[in-house]
Amino acid sequence: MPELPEVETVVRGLRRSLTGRRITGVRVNWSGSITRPDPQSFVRRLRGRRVTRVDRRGKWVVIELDDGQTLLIHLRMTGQLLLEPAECPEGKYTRVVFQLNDHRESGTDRLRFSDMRKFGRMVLTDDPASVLEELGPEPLDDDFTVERFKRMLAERRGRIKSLLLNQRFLVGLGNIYVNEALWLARIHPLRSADSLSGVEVEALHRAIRSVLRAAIGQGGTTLENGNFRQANGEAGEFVDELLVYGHEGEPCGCCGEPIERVKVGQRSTYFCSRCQPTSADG
DNA sequence: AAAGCACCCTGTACGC
DNA sequence: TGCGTACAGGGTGCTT
Repeated sequence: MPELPEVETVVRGLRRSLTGRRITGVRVNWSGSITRPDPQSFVRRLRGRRVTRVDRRGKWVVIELDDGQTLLIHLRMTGQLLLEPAECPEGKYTRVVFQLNDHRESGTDRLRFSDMRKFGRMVLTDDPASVLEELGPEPLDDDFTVERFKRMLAERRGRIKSLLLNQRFLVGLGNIYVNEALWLARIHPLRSADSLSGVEVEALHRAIRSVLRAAIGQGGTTLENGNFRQANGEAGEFVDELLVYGHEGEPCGCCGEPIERVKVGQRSTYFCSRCQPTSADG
């Protein structure tokens, strides 16, 4: 469930506590978490390195190191990056542990990668572009303008919801925020991308950016299952502000009709058939 | 280009 | 109680 707001929240926490610190050791509990290089090389190449920068690209956590290497981490479904003191007992789903040098303010001397479902992945590379260059634009960047969004959508005929989940098209949205954004923009999830009117594209552009910004402001969304955690272990509060995701059968906050739930591309899709008509003039 | 499906995983919910 | 199954959704990769 980590989508852009959750990854951004984690990155902000790590940036504050990790930048400038040295990785004194690495332990890999489950080698499947490491895409490349092999786990032995991964440990050897990270030991002794200092973190120079922590950033985000799409749903990737980007950790730059003092020797030009970059550690890329994707949390996928259940990945968590937790800054904890060594005394804090290690959770049963801890897959990779980074031991950090002493730090003046906090006792957090471990960065633990917990990942119940083992979907998360790490890549240590000299060439992060090889992984990141496939990604679409950042929805919160200044260069993601309405005009650009219009051009992007005009040449696509797929379902708008599936397209917005495609990270090569646009990064950051996952199944939670895509449902929210489409409801806010009053656009049916099955609409063909190139069928959106200028006014609708403007509304969608605004909805995507506002829902992502609002969720970042609340530290992301932690669902009932508690899968997402900030780097300090706290939950995100945006779950209280979700308007359609997970609200099947409940009255639409706009018109009162029950929120419907259907499958689109194997994913649960929540929408209001009255507020989100299948055609622009519906 | 787009859609569908299997797969990667594990915990939870549910029907019988 | 317990077993089998569906479901959750971040992706990739293959086929149609």
